[in-house]
Amino acid sequence: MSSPKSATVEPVNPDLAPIEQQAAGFEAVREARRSETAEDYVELIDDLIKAMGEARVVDVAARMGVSHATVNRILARLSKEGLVNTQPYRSIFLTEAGADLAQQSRERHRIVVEFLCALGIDEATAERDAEGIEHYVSTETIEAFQTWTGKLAK
Amino acid sequence: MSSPKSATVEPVNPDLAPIEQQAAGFEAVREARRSETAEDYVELIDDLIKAMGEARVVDVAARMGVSHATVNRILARLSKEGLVNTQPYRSIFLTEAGADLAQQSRERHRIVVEFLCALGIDEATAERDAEGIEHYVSTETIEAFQTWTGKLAK
DNA sequence: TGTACAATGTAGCCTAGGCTACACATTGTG
DNA sequence: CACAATGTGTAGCCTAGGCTACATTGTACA
Ligand SMILES: [Mn+2]
Ligand SMILES: [Mn+2]
Ligand SMILES: [Mn+2]
Ligand SMILES: [Mn+2]
Repeated sequence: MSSPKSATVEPVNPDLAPIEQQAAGFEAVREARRSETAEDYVELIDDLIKAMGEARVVDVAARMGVSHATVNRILARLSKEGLVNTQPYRSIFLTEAGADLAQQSRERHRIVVEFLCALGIDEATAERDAEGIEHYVSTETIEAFQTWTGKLAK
Repeated sequence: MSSPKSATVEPVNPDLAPIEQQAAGFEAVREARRSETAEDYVELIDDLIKAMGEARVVDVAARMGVSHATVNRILARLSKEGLVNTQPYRSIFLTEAGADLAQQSRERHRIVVEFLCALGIDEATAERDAEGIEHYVSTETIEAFQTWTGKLAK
């Protein structure tokens, strides 16, 4: 702005994280965001199959709160990625990889919800927050959540 | 799939959340995702101004781990939304709204990091996880985090 | 058995946020 | 003062994930 611009090299400053470390952090978040949709879809599809015997586009759309056109588009991607199998006008199936991902996702989801509840959050709020948080917790943090859920319950 | 498709009406099933509630939950997550970029950018811009006297496109790009073209594109949006002021070839300024959002974001970020650390997570991991989690915690949960950080410290 | 209606598929549009390549401005230095 | 290096702007491309509108298929029931 006003004063002459300093060389690019490095801060003259205090208290900022190392550049590469901060960039890696944001990159990790973007990476997690990339898997978010896939995780939520396979988890929901698995839930529907378990509860209703089959997963239909129209039900996935209603529960995700999006149009069926959006669901179709996302299913095409998941299919390309080997997570679901679809045939025209048939209901949706999970591949083995898809079923595995669904199980892991459900497990992580459960751990986050139970932890938040153990903290005293009401269940509806815990459920809502978990739906976002679940995709951004590292393995270490998930394990800490599990541990603390036990301790806090006492 | 195999058996005749049942009427749309409603499950014949157990243990699934109410449709509208689940859809509202996913919608809330999508809503949070919309503000994520804005929050991270104004927070970073504010940090840079505080630490280095000014926020330059090239430094934002390096710390976000993206190209400067991406930063310019996002700044155009933030400007349209009244969070930043930019003039060609000048460094970036926050509007009052932008500065307010930055402060709130930094505060939430701090609370999440401190909570995770109190749980025993190492600081680098806490910092990484917080960068994602911070955008998906409700007010209730943030307050619970604050409360528990005190208690766990003891 | 026809046919209306529900479900599915698809085309075309939009925004956000990535990228590279290239053009232009600013600035520090020889 | 010129000019190379650095920083900034922008065009054009891409993918993801939203939408509506319309076409097609499958199913239920009159
Ligand atoms: Mn989720
Ligand atoms: Mn989930
Ligand atoms: Mn963040
Ligand atoms: Mn942050």
